[in-house]
Amino acid sequence: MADKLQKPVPKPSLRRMPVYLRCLSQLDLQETEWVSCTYLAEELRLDPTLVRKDLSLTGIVGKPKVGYPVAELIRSIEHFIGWDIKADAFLVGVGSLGTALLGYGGFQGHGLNIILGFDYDPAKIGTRIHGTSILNVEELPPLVQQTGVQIGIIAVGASSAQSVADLMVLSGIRGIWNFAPAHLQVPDGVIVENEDLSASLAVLSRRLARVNRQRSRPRSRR
Amino acid sequence: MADKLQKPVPKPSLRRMPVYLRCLSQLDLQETEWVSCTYLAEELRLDPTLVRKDLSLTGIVGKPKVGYPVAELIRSIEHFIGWDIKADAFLVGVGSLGTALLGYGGFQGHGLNIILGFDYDPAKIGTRIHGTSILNVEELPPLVQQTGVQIGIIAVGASSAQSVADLMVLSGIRGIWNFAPAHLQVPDGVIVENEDLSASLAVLSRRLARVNRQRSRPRSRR
DNA sequence: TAGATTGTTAATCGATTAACAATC
DNA sequence: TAGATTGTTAATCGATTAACAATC
Repeated sequence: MADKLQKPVPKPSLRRMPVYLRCLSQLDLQETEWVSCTYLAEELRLDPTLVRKDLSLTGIVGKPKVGYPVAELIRSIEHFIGWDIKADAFLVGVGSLGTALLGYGGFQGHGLNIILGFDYDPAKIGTRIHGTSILNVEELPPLVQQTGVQIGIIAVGASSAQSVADLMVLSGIRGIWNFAPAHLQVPDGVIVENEDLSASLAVLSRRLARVNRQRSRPRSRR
Repeated sequence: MADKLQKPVPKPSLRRMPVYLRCLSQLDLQETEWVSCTYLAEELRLDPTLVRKDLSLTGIVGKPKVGYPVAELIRSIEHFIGWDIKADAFLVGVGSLGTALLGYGGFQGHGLNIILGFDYDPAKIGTRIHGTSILNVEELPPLVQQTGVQIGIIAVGASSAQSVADLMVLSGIRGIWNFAPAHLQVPDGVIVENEDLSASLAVLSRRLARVNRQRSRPRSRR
């Protein structure tokens, strides 16, 4: 009974959640108390029904004619994503991208706390970058075991990404956020999220190229 | 007849293309000449039929029992995405992320060439970062018009993202690659690709949180 | 009350997977 | 030849959109 069959959450819905959050926190700043999904849908150019369905996934219940209470909705979404519980993470690779990630303050508000950085480069080991200590990658396994950290962020080059992933998995890391342009092989049970810049670039390039081809051959105008 | 009805390419297929390319370029380095989609599918944990369909989108024709010629397949995919034609881009915002993007050499191979950076910060204006000159954002509009650059990359904070987007659109930019955590409003005809870190983080957080909840309540084991 | 909005069920749309003939 | 693999059509699956009753 308590174990109600939880059907899997659509991934697209999950990816929209932070988008709603951003919009909502703006409203919250303006001290708006109620929001309708009609408003959110218009603001974000989405279908109102889609928004309603997404929001209902988080368990919130709205009031007909009024909408949803902004503050409660924010909490509801954050809980749904898991951002109300802070998770610690280790980051491997403090080149330009890794450094940028350490410098980006926004993760704190998203339940993520990068507590240590790691690298192979002796010049970087022992330093602090944006306030975070950088250690030798060799020290990662025991530290994962001691701290119970579950999230590993890979910001190394493509060539060493797999070996870093292997090390993380062996150490007990359960979720990997991969910024390296490489497809990682990991055992079942380990979660990988790829942040694949080239995928987005491909979509942009293709769409732009198509528009340009169309323009240079201005036969039928739409 | 030449104007064959081009049905829209599925976005997921497009996003997989760079993944295929990475795998293929490894084979190419090893001087492997032929590849089957069975192989690609196994390597990338995809359905073989899906791979076959994706590849056929690019127009390549394979040989039964043999597969596809690696080198030709690479060219075919690159042409399909539009990466065989180099496109110039302007980047606005050279904070830690923008700097990282300027330092990342990988875009060259993906048809993207960041030729200038822009910022508001007088301390940065006039300098060079990773070999790229940084100018005042005010100089962007005339330069877009002079150069005909079509792609703008937004790497500023959330609060100024919309105004940068407005400026780009007004200047004639046709495609925006948005790294700011903000939803941009742009007119029809302008293409926006969001590189939304928090979306991926949400997926990872949620899946990890679910695994953990399950573990702390080890009733039915799968 | 009237009307805007929620919540839910049904219909549509798009992407993936299955089935199978063609072929080297 | 036999068998692996391509290419394509049909079936399934999942996500979005449409329709509509319930409600404040």
